[in-house]
Amino acid sequence: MDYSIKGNDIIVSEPDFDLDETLDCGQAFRWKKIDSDYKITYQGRFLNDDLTVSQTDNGNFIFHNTSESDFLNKWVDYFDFNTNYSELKKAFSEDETLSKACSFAGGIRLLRQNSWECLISFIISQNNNIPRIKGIIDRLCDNYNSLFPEPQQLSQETPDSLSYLRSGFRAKYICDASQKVSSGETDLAAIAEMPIDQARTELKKIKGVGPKVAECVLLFGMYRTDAFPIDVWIKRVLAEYYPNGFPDFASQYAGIAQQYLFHYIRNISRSCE
DNA sequence: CGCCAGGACGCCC
DNA sequence: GGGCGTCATGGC
Repeated sequence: MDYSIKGNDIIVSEPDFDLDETLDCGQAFRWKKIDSDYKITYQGRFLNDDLTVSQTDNGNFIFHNTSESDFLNKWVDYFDFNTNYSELKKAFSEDETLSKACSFAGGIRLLRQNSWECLISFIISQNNNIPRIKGIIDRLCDNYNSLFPEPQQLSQETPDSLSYLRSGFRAKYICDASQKVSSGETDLAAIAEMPIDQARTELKKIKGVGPKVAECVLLFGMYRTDAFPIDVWIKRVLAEYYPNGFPDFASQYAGIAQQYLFHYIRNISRSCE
């Protein structure tokens, strides 16, 4: 990853990065694609840090109105720029299906998101579709001046007071998660450091957090790349391409492989409709 | 109208 | 420990 400063913007050159694939692939829900003079532009927040980022025709990225220190201290980490995805994909290409998935959507990166935001977001995601997940999270943040509410703030809500979210049966789960996190009964920072099976057990003590949501929180909110969320799409991938199990060589970065496979199978299915 | 969505819970056996 | 109905809501 190379970068340069141009006025108030940071210009970034990074080949293994595509904004659509990374910000609109179902790992994060608060990025909005907006029309602009650039090829692709997204606006969004990482918790409460604003960013407008564009991808131009020549493949470069523009981090708009971003200081060098914010870029280095926040966004380099968030977009995982210190990880070499070329090497990862090279290793993945040993496997035929994974190789296809990487060449199909090789610009996906695993975002290093906030664990609290991920916990609430993926509780909302259960038995739900991406447009509606985004809508619920939008309504939630709109209620807090466009910021993602802190555990302390959300813990004061009840399923009734959250009815404006129209999140259905998930509201009571949001409340339980908020109360456990704000009281310290659930310590997300500690869970992030635990052996993965212990971390899973700890997360699943929250009502509405089962195997899939726990795995998503570990992968997307705690950068546990060995976490492997299995949803309806990945079930199809496993049944169709890996009847004898997922290849061992990729297990340490199975979660990142999962991202390529998820994007691949969803778009293959879509094009067959 | 019915079906499905990046599932989990409660109850059954 | 596995199987199954149920849970809100909205897009299609």
